[in-house]
Amino acid sequence: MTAFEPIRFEPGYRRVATAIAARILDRTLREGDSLPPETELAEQFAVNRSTIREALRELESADLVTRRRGTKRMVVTRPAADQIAGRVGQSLALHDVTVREVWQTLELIEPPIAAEAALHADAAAIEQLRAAVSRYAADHETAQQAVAGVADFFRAVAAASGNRVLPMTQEPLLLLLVAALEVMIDRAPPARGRIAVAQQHVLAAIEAHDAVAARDWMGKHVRDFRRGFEISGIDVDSPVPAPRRD
Amino acid sequence: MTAFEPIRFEPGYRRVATAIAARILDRTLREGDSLPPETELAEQFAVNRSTIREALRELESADLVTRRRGTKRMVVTRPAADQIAGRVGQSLALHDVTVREVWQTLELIEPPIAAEAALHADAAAIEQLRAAVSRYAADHETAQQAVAGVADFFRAVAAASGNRVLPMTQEPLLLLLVAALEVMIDRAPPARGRIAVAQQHVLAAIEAHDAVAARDWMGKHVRDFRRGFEISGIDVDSPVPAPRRD
DNA sequence: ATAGTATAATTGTCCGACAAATGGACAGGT
DNA sequence: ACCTGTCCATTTGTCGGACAATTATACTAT
Repeated sequence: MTAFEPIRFEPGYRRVATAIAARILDRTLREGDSLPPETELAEQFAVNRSTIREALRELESADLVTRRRGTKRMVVTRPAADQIAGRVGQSLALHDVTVREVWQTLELIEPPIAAEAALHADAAAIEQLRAAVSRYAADHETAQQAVAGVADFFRAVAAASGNRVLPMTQEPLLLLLVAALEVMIDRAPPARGRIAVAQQHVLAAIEAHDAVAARDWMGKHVRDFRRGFEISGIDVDSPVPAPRRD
Repeated sequence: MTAFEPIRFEPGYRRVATAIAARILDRTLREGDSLPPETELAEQFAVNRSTIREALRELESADLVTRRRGTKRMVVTRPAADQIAGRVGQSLALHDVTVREVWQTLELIEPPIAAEAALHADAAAIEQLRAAVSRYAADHETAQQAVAGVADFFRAVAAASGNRVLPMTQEPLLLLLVAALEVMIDRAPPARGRIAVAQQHVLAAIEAHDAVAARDWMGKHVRDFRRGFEISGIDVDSPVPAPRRD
């Protein structure tokens, strides 16, 4: 005989939250629309304002609604890449993902991304990329600056591919890379220079729309990180640090 | 002169939430630990229980705490891949990412993942993979079954790589692929058969630890999806449907 | 020990209340 | 016209208390 399904009781705040979320996902509520005041929502759903507020906290945490800086009304938003990426990074870190797993993944996905960027980069994207490269070249004194520059370079490359899924896919990895690099970069002195060189080669390849060269140089670039970790004496099988909280 | 930073007022419920989240992220609170009752938390933080509850809703929505089925206490959890992937998929869909962007991304990352799997798959992983392949071969009558089988195959391949970052990276893509495939698969009759064949070739390559063949066949496999979309007459530049809500 | 029962603890939800901040209307000064 | 200051109705953030329903726990009888 078939066992019975456990009957599940959904608390009110959750049902309210999913009801509102559904309206956002099916575009009945569109980005920028502001939600009705809490008292009004409470009337419409026929629940207490406290219940509405708990539901709103859920939606807020999912970045489906946001309170604009110092304003009162809740506004419908589309969760941005970086918001969500933080969650993914958190999750990976809590699962004790290792440094090795992070750079292995980068070794796998970054070269094809660079190749794609070489094929599809338009003038504006190349301009952005150039800016990122020269920003790194100019400012990489502190570990934080250097690491942020590295991440921004990867972001610019992915953006140059013209495919909006790629930046979002790689973003969690970048957060973890940043967390790991901040520990490593000061212990591997030659790293900063090698990074600048590799960035310039990748940039040149993309400017020339040379997919093969872009893939190759990006490959070298990410393999350099592996080397950096090895040189710096960090145990690559230790878990990555959790990305800084927002 | 430098403009002033907007002074930001963090409401109490948010500060409580981040305080608890910090304890989870730094492992002071570990997975499986149960949180103190709400009244006790209210005392400790010296705020009202309502405030605590709003904070808990935030954490619950971030999957950092969960209340187990039919139980009362809140338990600390590590957010699982699939929970978070739903968010990422949601976000991408809300940003009107197109079908084309999804399969382009799959074309980029799946072949290297397959190659990696061929290099690192152990016996257990191969067994899982075999099971996934034969499950698809046995059950692909309804569109839902077929599509679920496709996604599970990709999951098994990524799992076989032994790198826990890869499954999580591809999961959001799979959710979107599933949402898009459910529309397409019934309009492209030969698709189901071609999928089975490609799966078997990828499986064979991984069993033989032949990275090159694995990459090649996985490449063919994902390019088949592109063809399927083109044949089915779906506009590949139309936005992907939002993944089904949980 | 097992099953059954009484009791305490805890959650989900409601009600009512109030200070503080915001948005908007309106008036006054330049 | 533009900037400033003032007043007022809204709305949020937070509090306190309350209660039914459910779960955990101690206790009892078999």
